[in-house]
Amino acid sequence: MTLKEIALLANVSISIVSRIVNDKECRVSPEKRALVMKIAKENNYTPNIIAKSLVTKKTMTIGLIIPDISNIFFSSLAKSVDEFWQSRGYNVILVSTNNVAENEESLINMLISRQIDGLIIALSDESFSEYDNTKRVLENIIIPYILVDRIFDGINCNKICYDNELGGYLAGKMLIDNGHKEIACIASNDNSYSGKKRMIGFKRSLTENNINDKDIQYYKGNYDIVSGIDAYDCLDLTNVTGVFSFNDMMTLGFVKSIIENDAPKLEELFIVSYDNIELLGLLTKNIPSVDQNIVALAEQACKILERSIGDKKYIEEKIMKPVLYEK
Amino acid sequence: MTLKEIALLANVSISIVSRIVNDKECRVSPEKRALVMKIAKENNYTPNIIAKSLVTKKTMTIGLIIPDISNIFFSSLAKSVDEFWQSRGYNVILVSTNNVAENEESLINMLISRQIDGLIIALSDESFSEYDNTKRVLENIIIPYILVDRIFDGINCNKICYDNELGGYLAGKMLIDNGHKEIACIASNDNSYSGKKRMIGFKRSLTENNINDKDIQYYKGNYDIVSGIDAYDCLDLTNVTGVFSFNDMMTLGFVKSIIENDAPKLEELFIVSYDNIELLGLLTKNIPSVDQNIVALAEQACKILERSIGDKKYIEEKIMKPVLYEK
DNA sequence: CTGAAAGCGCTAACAA
DNA sequence: TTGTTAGCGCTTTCAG
Repeated sequence: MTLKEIALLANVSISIVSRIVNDKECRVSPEKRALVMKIAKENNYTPNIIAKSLVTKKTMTIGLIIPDISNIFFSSLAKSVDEFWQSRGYNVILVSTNNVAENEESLINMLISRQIDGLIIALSDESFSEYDNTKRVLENIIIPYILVDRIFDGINCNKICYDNELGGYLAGKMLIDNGHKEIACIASNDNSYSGKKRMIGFKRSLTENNINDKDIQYYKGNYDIVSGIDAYDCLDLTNVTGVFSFNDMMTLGFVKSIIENDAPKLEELFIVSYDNIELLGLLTKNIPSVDQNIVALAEQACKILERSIGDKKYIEEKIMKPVLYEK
Repeated sequence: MTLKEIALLANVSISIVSRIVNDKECRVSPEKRALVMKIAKENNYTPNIIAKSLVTKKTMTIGLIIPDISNIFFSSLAKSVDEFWQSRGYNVILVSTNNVAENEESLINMLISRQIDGLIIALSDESFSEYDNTKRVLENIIIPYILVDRIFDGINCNKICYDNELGGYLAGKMLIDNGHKEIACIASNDNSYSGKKRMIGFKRSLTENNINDKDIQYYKGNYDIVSGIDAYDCLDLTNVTGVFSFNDMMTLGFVKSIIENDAPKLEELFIVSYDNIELLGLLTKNIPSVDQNIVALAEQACKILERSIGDKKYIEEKIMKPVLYEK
């Protein structure tokens, strides 16, 4: 059912029908209004947003690109982003790159082809190792967009993220303040954007307190439970009293291994973790964890984008501060 | 940059340009082809899919409606659905109802307004308590769609789900086959679609084996960790030897409480759970769990929808069998 | 091989 | 208060 068909049935012009169904200015006689509404209702009229967009140049659609939707961090982000825009009459097209940087370009183009009004991008780790290409891709984006969580330097655009360096620093500082010098660090692999930053902050806490980095044991994991289990197998915990784990999933695996292999050791260890996810509550031991409020991140990101959509030349960079929760 | 502008620059007609950029039949001279391609490239031409859709009546877009994107079950489903369609050149618009049945109708209409080619719906629990309204809403859907995971009776449409009744039955049977008669059941609240089915299956296993339902202790939870903890507080485990928990999150909370309050009891308990999520591996104890392969569910759902899109009158109902994994 | 023209469903001046 | 008209960017006959 189209406006044209309704107009035919009601014996009025298309523009009248258009005005009525969009209830524009009341410059329409009540009778016609009633008649047209009745016919529209009866025929279950649904407007064709596609056609409308073609003329209004607004699709009321936002694109969201994330590396992996089954990652709780990104699905939480997606949830908040979705809520924000839904409340404003927009809809969100969510696409995942599955951590393949190559997909980013084609996905961005596809979204732009769909005439989305704005774009939110969480880059994959991989895209940071292809600096020039990523830069080129981002520079070609001709609509308002914002980079979230992973900030790409060398390009002037909207950006928002949590200060991972600060988080790493806070974690290290807490260990040191509690008197720990023999520290094991369950870190990330070298490709991880957030991992690199957390490492920098952590090392800064060491130098500031005259602790020799040589005395620290490092394990490189992949932010998952299995890595935590593996970390236990690889690290020599004999003299270790403090542990900094780069995320909670690895912490969960690590603690599981300790409990199974050397339960008493758990008491002796002071563990600081990152992300502060709800699952951490599963552990009997209380583990402080650096918290990044995802809801707040999403909201701020969306607000910046919203402003950018209204004012195409508006640009903002925002760095948010994580908090180390002790519970 | 539009086809028209390119045509102007290249001094050819719009239709020629259209043919070239879509590389239609090679009935175009190589020189023009090269020229047009060059101009398109230089100006970074991106086709307007919206305009194309308006004439082709195909948007290459699929809608996906789920109750909650931060629920791992649905985000996994979304991931698989997204992958399926992306590989076929489609894109997915994902929207969440946040478990509010009211949102379903407006979201469905909004997606149809956007001329999506097909729709996948996981209904919220709430919509089952508003039978008539939900039925009306579904009957009004004029495009190919499929109901996943939660099946709504009394309407003839594509449907796919796992047999929750069978899952409940398998769990109960395993407990009984292992000699357990004093059973505690950590169930769901009465609104849960899957919970009701699991309960039916579980009770069937009891009657088939002459176990009096009166002897079973029930706790009603909300499928989360907190409910599992609460279950421990509410149930009297003194004589209980077998436990059926309706999902793994509750199991995790339940086991955590046991460990903290009465660790030895854990050894005496035979626990059967549901969902078989990876996190279950965090537990030291081996806990069998009913597994529903979400990837397979998503794939089957998408295939049925794909077929429906090709053949508008095709309708299929599919029930998939869960498997009780013992590890 | 090429182009003119019609039209997808809708909005938005501009007339009447 | 109403209707006419001209497009939005694209595809697709149908003539040349």
